[in-house]
Amino acid sequence: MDTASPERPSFKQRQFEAREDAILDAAHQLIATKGYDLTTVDEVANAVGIAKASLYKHFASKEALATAAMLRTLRRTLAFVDQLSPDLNPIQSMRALLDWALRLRLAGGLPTLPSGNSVLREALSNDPDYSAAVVQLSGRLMIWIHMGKAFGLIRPDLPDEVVLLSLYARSCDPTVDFLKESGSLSDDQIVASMLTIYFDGIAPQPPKG
Amino acid sequence: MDTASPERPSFKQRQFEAREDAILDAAHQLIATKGYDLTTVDEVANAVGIAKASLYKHFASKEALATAAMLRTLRRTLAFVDQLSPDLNPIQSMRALLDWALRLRLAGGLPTLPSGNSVLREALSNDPDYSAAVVQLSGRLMIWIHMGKAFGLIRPDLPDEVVLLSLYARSCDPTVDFLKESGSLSDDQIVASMLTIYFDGIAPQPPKG
DNA sequence: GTCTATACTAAGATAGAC
DNA sequence: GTCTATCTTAGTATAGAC
Repeated sequence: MDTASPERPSFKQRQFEAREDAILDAAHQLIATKGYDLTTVDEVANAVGIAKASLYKHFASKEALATAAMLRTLRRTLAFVDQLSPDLNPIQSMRALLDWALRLRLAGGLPTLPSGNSVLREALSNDPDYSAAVVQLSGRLMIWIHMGKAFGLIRPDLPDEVVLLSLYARSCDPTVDFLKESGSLSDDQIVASMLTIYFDGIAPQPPKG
Repeated sequence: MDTASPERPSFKQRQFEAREDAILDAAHQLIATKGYDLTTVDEVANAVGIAKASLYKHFASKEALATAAMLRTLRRTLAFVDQLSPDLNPIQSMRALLDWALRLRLAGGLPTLPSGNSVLREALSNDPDYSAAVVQLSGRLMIWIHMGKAFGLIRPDLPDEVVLLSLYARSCDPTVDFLKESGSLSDDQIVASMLTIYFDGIAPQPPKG
C-alpha cells in the first residue's frame, strides 16, 4: 500500500515540511499578536492541532521555534529587497521596503526584529543563521543609505547607523499597535503616517525656494 | 525609650517611606536594564538588601511593584513638563522633553511607557492611577501639538495621534539601546540623532528659498 | 515589618507506548 | 513521528517565628 520508491523521495518528507511550515505559521501568528513571552508552546501546538511533544520533534526548544519563525520572516524580507526594481532610487527603495513591512505587520505579521529587551533578542543574537541574515540585510540597506547620501537624498549629518536602525525600529514601532487599537485611522493612513514620520519627521514641508 | 508622641508621627513612617523608595529605585534600575520579564523579585530584594517577604509587605505583587516604579517616572515626567518655561514655543518644549527623557534613559532610567506587548503593558493599562497620569500627560502634550500646528511648526497633514504616539515611542525606541551598545556614538550624539529623527526625519534640509 | 523556610503554579521539556 | 502522561524548574507568593 503506497510503497514509496526511492525515485520518489518526497511524500513523507513533503508532509514533514508542510507540517513544519504550519507550525511556523502558527508560532508566527501568536508571537506577532501576543509577543514571545506571553505565547506558550501549548498554545502553538493547539493552534496547529498537534501535541506538544510532536512539536518538540520539529524544534528543540521554544527559543529555536521563535528563532526559526523570525529567520523565515527575515529571509522573506531579504527576498523582497532583492526583487525590487533596480530602477528605483535609494529613497524609493526604502519607502517600498518600509511600506511592505508595515503592511505585513498590520496583517498580523512579525517585524524583522523584536522590539524590547526580551529573552528572544538574546536568543536571536546567539543564533548564527539569524545574525548572518541580519548582516546580509543590513549590508543591502547600507548601500542604499550611502547612495542616498551621495545623491543628496539623506541628511549627511545623520550617522548611517542611525538611519539604518531607525528604519528597523519603524517596522516594529509600538505606535503602529496603538494606532491600530485606537481604530481612528485606516491601515493605509497608518502606513502613510509612519512613512512620513520616518522620512520627513513632524516638521512642516518648508516652502520650496 | 523613645516613646513616640502623636505630635511626631514621623520617624518610623519616614523610615518606611525611605525603604519603599529604595525598593522602587532598585526595581526601576533592574527593569530598565533587563526588562520586566527578566527581572525577578529575588533580584530586586537582593539589590535592596532585604528579604523577599519584606518586599511583599510593601508591594502586593511584582506587577504592583513595576507599576509603582513606572508611575513614579510618569509623575516625574509630568513635573518636568509643568516646570518648563511658558516662554518656549511648542516645538522647543517638545524638544526639551524628549531631550530630558532620552538622557534619563541613557543614564539607566525607565521610559515613561513600556515598549513591546508585555504582561507589564497589560498591568499598566489596568491601573487607574497610571492610566490617569497618562491621560494627564497626553493632555498637556496635545496642547503643544495643537499650538504647534496653529503656528505652522508641525505638519498639518499628520494626525495629532501620530505626533503624540511617536513622541512617546521615541523615548523608548530600541534604536537608543543599539546605539548605546555599539559604542560608536556619544550620549550627546545619540540624543541629537534621535531629536533629528523625530523632528526632521532623514530627509535633507531643503535649501531655504 | 523583618526574617527563613516553604507552598504553589505555570510552562518548558521529556518518557515511553504505539 | 505522534500521542498521553509525567517530570522539572524557576519564580511568584505566603506561613509563621521573632
